[in-house]
Amino acid sequence: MPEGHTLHRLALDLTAAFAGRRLTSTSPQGRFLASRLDGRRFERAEAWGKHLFVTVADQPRLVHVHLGLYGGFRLMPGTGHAVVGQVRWRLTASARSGRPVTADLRGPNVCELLGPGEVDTLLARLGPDPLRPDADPEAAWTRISRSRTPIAVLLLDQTVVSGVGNVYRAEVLFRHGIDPLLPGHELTREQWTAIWSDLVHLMQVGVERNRIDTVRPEHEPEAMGRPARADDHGGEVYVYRRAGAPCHVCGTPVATQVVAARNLFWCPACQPADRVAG
DNA sequence: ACACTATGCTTAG
DNA sequence: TAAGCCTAGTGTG
Repeated sequence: MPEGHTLHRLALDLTAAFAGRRLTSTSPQGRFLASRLDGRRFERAEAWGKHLFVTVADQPRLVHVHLGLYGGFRLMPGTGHAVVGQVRWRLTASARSGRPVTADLRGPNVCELLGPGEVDTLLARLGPDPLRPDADPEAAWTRISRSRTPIAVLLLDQTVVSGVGNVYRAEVLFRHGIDPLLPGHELTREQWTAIWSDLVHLMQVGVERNRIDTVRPEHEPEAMGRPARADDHGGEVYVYRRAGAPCHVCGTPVATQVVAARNLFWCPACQPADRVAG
């Protein structure tokens, strides 16, 4: 599940559930030094791209979480739940401070304590995040406009843009009719501006709904005479993981190709490779 | 039961 | 370019 919208939503949910409350912090699996946070007060959770940071009172270091490909946080009402599977970090707040709640972290790529300086170093490497109001898309344009790398690859490079994953990149390129293999420097500034503002919009919708929905109203199943059923990614998309299936707009089979070790999906008719640049 | 896949990223070679 | 991380869901037998 984890593209940037997942982490921002998680930051909101964790903050809503735990802010200001005294924690119990454990690592049932034993691979995180959770005891350093035990008994302290949760301050807030914040997301930058696909990274999540948790700050705790009287602990100058921050918890840095990266979910990787299959990590996930699960929030559950109540405490004292049986531990199921490998729980890296379990956070609870008791009825003494509000609703009893438990958060279990499983399968993360990273769950570690970082000093503020280390956090700054990490953040300095991230490109602008469409979900952060202070993000500067111009920084990304500087990189893109000078690069011969395909735009589809640049969109997944977290030092160019942060928070975009395989679903959003496929979907945003479809929505703008852009060939995913187009070299960055052949993209026009207008195209980049449109992509950026659409990412801001799509990812905000993603945070609100906690899933990825990218299909415009006029292409929704009701409008197109096809079954109204969300796919197994939770939302409704144009091309992601729809290889061979008919394009929702023109009916052409969706194409797929492994590019830079990631599956890429696009509609060869709606996103033609023979477009004249500029 | 086992095999395979995945919305990510790092490190080694 | 490939392996590793090591969860969870799906498909196959």
